Amino acid sequence: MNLRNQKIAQRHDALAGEGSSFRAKLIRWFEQNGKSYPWRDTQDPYAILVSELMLQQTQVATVLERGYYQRWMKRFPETKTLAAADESEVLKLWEGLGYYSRARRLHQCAQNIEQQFAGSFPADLASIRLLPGVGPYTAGAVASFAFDLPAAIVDGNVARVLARLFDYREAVDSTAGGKMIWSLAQQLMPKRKNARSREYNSALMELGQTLCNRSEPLCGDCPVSAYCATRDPKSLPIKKPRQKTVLMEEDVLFAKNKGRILLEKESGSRRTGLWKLPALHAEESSHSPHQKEQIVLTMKYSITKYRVTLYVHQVKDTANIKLDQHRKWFAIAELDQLTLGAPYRRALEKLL
DNA sequence: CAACCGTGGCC
DNA sequence: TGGCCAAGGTT
Repeated sequence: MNLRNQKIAQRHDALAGEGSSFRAKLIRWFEQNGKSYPWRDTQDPYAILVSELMLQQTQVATVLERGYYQRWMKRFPETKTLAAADESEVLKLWEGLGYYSRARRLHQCAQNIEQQFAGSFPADLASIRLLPGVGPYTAGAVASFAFDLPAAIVDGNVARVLARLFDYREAVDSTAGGKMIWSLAQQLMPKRKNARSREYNSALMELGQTLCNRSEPLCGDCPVSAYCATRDPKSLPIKKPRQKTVLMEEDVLFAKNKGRILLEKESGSRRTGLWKLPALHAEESSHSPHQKEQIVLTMKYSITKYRVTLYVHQVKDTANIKLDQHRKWFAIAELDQLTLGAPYRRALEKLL
């Protein structure tokens, strides 16, 4: 163990040792300052699972203020109703949230629970972890929030808090760094009974979300600042450099005929199962070469590492359009029922 | 294991 | 404006 890790081990002992008031102070602060969320006011493991899947790489405000969680729980209040639903309806309720595989995996979770677990939600960490779309973080979150099991969790917030607390100055998102942070989280997690892991984990995340935030840490108000090793919180956590953005162009069709619109079903790895404006194929563009007046809409959007300029081409002669398995005409009134990727939904709203 | 998967908000 | 990133997981 090198010198830096020795320091971390010593600090860990101070925080995790018997009689340490670190956890007690954190929990007390949370009791007085923790926010109330629908998924915090319940111990229903399904309700908590739904929130965790929705919140993966997605901000609380998006899930809550735009009504995704409320609509979902109203339509699918339990695993049984979700398991029985059509995927089209599942995707529709997810429309606009992004990372659509989450919705399909949540759907599979419900089906697995109904079938393999005979309708009763798995109640131990290893079984929860078997569910599709449930990784180390989500499994720990469900285990501790729903079942009050002493399972550690590390999300972006916790990683930031722990990196600062231990002044951990290596990338937290590398393999080695992740192991280190998870190890710290697990050692800090009290294992005894009545350890209040539910409140403890909530408190750790809440701290990272509020006082120990990324841009403007409020150390003066922090309940555990006395335990914190770093003198430069803004510089932590260290992360690997991001992939740089790639510019690209996308050409799609706006074909409107007799009050109907042509759409195409996504079949690649991206937005699978959702509808989009049909891609302009090379052979179609050779028949009708790019002309400025054909482009009726230009807009930009970002997806993963790409910054896309979307050109929407008006189709003047819809008779020349090639139809295949993935393309289909829809009445304009039907469009609301379909699930479209956000940029195409936006484009259609501008064009119709 | 590095790359991939969406979207909207913020500065 | 554009880069950064948020309650990660899968391949």
